[in-house]
Amino acid sequence: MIDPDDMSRLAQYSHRLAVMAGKTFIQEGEPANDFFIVTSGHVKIFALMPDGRRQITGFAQSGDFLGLASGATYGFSAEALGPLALCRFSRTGLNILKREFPDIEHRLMEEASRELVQAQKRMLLLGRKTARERLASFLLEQHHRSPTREIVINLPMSRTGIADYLGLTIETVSRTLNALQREKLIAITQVTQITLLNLPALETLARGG
Amino acid sequence: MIDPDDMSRLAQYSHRLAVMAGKTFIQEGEPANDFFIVTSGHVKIFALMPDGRRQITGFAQSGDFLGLASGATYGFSAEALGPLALCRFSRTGLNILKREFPDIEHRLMEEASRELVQAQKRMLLLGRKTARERLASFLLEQHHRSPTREIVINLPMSRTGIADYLGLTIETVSRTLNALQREKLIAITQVTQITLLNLPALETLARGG
DNA sequence: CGTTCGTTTGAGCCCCCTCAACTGATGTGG
DNA sequence: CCACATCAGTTGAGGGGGCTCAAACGAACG
Repeated sequence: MIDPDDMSRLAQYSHRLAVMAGKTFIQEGEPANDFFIVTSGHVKIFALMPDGRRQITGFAQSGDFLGLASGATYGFSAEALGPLALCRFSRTGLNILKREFPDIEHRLMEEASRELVQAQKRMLLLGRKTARERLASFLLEQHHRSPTREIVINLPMSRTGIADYLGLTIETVSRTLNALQREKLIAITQVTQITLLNLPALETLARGG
Repeated sequence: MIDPDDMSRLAQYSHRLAVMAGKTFIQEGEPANDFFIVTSGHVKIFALMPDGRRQITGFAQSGDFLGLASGATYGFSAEALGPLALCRFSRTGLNILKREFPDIEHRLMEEASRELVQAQKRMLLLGRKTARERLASFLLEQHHRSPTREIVINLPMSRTGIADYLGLTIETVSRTLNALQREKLIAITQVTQITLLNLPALETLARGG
């Protein structure tokens, strides 16, 4: 995570880059020559299998780094969720960055740490939780992400997005959400808007008992 | 990853700690006051659900950091797989470490990056792969980890361990391994020793087509 | 009004889980 | 040396949760 103040100073060491909504600007398997810092917009990070199975591994937003965790080739793909602005750095340019921002390594470390904690929680979710538990966890995650802690959630993605994020199919996502509604745990006010009616129940469900 | 040379120098800034095999020395949810560096032995990192469902999220060995990625409380548990030696640091002691090892942040970053790549691959595995694909991926992972690239693999864990690592049950692990043997992709020479008979087929299976 | 695309709903099936019994290796005491 | 207990692994039978395939629905848009 980079301060907004620093972002303008960053510009002189990088190429600024605008990406259209929906464009996949990092392709898994391609040579990882560059890395990026998101300056505005949201990014979907995912992995694909040859037959089209998709797993979303996370999201990135303004201030986040992208592509540093790669080896010789990118280990994931990244797609702009909306209009996107990026700073692109050559891999070797990282040293310049380090000179100019002495604490950059510290910040990188903090971001990586946070992501690693997230990743562990998601491995538990993907490996061991039922569909109901996954959806409950997902809804609470959205809830906690919200600045106002409002119990009305505006889903940031389609059913396909949720399914690929939770390791389910769109049908199961739809059915499970409706089941949770029947049980009065949530109310689906619009397709992309859900009200949490019973937070305690959702929390016990999310943690699995 | 810390150089063996440096490990002795580390000692004066930390408390040395010996842990018995099988002991859980980090408990999820407890206050994360300390962090650790493994100096010898192997560690299993996992998360638990109230009803006992377990997901192993990774392993750590000599030179690896442990517990840095936590917030106020540990987000995971850690168990010694065999006799284990650790250096324990107070959370605040990290600053001393940084002074003494100026490039420690860089090393930490590299380790975190590698783990993050691993984590993404495992999310794809846990979210989208079938049992056959998971086992094939697992066997190839063991194969690549081996220094000699020998096609004979000595499994480093029991069926329970494999199951908790791959998000399956022990029965499915057993059945699937035997199915792979019937199809001549592997040979189960002993319970904990497997020979890879058809690497190309295992690789296409692991990547899912 | 018709098309398109995302979502919902239904029916059926399959993969994996659950529960249970069996096998085999290891160890222990008589 | 053998009877017995224990525990990891295997094998079998059955059930269920989530997937697949298909059709209906509904909102956005020309």
